[in-house]
Amino acid sequence: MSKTEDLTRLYFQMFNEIGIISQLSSNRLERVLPAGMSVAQFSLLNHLVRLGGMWGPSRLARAFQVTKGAMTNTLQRLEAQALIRIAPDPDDARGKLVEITEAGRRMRDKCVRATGEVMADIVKLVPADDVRAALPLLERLRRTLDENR
Amino acid sequence: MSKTEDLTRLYFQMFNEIGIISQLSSNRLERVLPAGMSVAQFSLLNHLVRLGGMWGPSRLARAFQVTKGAMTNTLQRLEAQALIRIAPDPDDARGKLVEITEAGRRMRDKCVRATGEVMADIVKLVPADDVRAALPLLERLRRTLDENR
DNA sequence: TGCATATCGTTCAATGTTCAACTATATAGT
DNA sequence: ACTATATAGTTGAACATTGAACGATATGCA
Repeated sequence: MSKTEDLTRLYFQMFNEIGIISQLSSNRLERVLPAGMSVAQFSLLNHLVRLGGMWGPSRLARAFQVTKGAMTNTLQRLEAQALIRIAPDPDDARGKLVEITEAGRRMRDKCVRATGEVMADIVKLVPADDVRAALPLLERLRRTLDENR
Repeated sequence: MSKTEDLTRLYFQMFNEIGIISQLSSNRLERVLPAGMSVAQFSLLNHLVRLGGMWGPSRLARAFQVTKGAMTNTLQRLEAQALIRIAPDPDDARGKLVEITEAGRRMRDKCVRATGEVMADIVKLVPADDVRAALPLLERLRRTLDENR
């Protein structure tokens, strides 16, 4: 067995673990989230609260590394629940601007509390130092994949 | 800001990176795979070649951490392309047994070659030592999530 | 000014996933 | 032997995602 094959297998295994973790974790979180809230929707509300201000759908799509189509979908679901407000961009007739509403803030807080308990469980079982140690690799991997898209 | 909040944020960030990597990587691989082959299908063929023997759909679903419904779907697509053969389990009238075909082996080899090039790119940009270092955490995380499902 | 090209956001078909319901068969306990 | 419960596999609805096509508007350049 060649060295390249070994390496390929190693990376495959990593991607495999990552894929499974991704599914299990969003699944797990989704189950404790208030009805009708997905992880994607929660993340978006969180983003708006933490970074503040108005964001165009395109910019949000880039920030979350999803297609514009996916973002349109998420935004429509959030707007339907009155958790965000979408207004035309006064400086660009093509664009729109997204803003969180008061109800959105309340919903976001509710989600933070709900997921907090799940997270606390995981924190107990997976050492924080390991997470801190692995984060740089993950970021690098994400950036690498993104740049060579 | 409390310590718990910091920790929660740290883990959230990790899950976020993992989610994005998962999407970008399967996306990237899917694009070089032969038409009609998904990463899930390729992984299944790979599994059958590497571990050999006959596997029931249920067992496969558990091995890949996916619901039985998802596995049914994957198997049907592979069988439609004659890459696997599905026979009733002689020892259990409820069960079935899955086996790879010759065409399946050829397709698997083709996929290995196709994805090998993409992998080689990534190997160049992401240090193997980092991957080796992070794997134990990923495995632990996966097991933790799986056990507390 | 006018034209070529890029970007904004939406829509639609295809795919893959979960969950829950369902049928059929196995297994364990009484 | 019966019955209750568990397991195998399929199905269908609901959802999120991609990719491609589209109309509308911006931008850069001759």
